[in-house]
Amino acid sequence: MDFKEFLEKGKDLFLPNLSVDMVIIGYENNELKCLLLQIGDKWLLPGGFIFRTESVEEATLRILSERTGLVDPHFKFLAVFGNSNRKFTEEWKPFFKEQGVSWGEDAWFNDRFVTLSYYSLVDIDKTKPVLSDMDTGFAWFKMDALPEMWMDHRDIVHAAKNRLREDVQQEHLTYNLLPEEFTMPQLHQLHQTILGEELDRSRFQKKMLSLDIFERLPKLKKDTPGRNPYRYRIKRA
Amino acid sequence: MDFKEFLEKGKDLFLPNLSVDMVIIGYENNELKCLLLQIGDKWLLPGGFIFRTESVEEATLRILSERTGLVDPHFKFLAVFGNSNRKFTEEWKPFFKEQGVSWGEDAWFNDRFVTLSYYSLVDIDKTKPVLSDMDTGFAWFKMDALPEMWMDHRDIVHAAKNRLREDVQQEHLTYNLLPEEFTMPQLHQLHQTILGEELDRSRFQKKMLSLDIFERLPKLKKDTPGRNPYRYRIKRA
DNA sequence: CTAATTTGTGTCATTTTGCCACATTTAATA
DNA sequence: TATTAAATGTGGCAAAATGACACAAATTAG
Repeated sequence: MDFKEFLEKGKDLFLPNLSVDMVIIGYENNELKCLLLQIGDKWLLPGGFIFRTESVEEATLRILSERTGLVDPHFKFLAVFGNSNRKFTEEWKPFFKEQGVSWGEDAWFNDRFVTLSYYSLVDIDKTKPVLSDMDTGFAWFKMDALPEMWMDHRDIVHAAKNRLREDVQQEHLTYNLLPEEFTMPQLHQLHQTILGEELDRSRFQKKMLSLDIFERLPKLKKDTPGRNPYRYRIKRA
Repeated sequence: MDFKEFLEKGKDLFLPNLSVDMVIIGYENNELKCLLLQIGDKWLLPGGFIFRTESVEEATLRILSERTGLVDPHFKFLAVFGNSNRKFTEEWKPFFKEQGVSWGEDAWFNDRFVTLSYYSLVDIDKTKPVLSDMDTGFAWFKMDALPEMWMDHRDIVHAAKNRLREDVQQEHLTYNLLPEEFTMPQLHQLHQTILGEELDRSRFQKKMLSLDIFERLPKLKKDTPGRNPYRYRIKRA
């Protein structure tokens, strides 16, 4: 579906005034990053709309899969962003006019939008971002160093960052950010990055292993000094 | 706004395909109860729609206040319910036809609705439920003994019950269910009811008091045997 | 072969938790 | 009025979890 078709048929195909935005989070070089798309000189979250024929959850999974190429990605509801003046296109009009695309005041997506935001933890190396023909580029940005973003998308990313910090203490979901096989020092460093504080290595390791959700594999062969760590992966059922 | 006006003007006033449903929870006779409204022979959650001019949060607060008469009620986001076949009115048509009200296939609220659910903890004694002219009655139902409910509203109540059980361990919000002044034994019993398990009285009391969020008031005069408990209330800032 | 580095695991003091005891206060009862 | 039963506040202690650190093992660099 190209942009023209999108403009014309969207009104009938999608639920109006409702969007889905994804904070797709990855981990690289000891830093949390999120996937952003470029439109004009600003960036925005990957997102989309809900077909009238699909559930919100199906839409979320579809949007996420379309954008990342992942088959069964992790995702979790984040929050509703529903300010009364929440509209994209006022801000976008100048940019699209340059591209020769325009639409009327009464276009379906020229209206206010309530967005349902989700966050998703992914393995960056397994993620192959796909551009739509609206965006001119994508990039993984450090979540601590975000570019100029459209609308309230920066707030959404911050909400995701804070939420991840809370969730990581309750749920075991951080392995989604790592390759299938990983080491305890890696997991340790990841948790420290998320929480922004030092965690005692010894106790972290004991606690993780006591959860009994990881299975130990043969040691990893490293080429740096120091003892080789065991590899682990999530136990299969 | 009566029902006829609601049918006619709703399309222009409200965001389409989007509703808000409230699980309003109270505590009475050592049991959790929630406020339900009656339409026909089934019950449903108090809810409403979002004016195009107001934020989602404003709508939630408005709907909650309108229905309960409370000025600054507690509320917290629960979940999105967004099944693709989520429509009320197919089920309601037979009932409203009896009442002499009818509407066309293309009426704005004959469509699919995504609902944003919230839960709210209230003091039943301070709550004065207000009926709209759609519902024929209201009642507080034990959350463990719900009546037949419209659509997926029973699922929403169950989600709220489960969520409250999680939240109570993290946040301090249960005082919203009690009068302004309460005793530790009352709070203790409330937590046991929410969690569905026994909590050691001694440790519960120590833990609560160590939070340093309650201030102790003179003892309560009881007319039952046993020592009189101290009264407490939330410390003011 | 030695030094430096990384990882796995052990130890132990401190804190938190779970469980029970006991003293105090109050209405009911004899 | 004295006794009993019940409810409440608080203390104590063993067990478990936590935090901080120590040390041995494994590995590369020199």
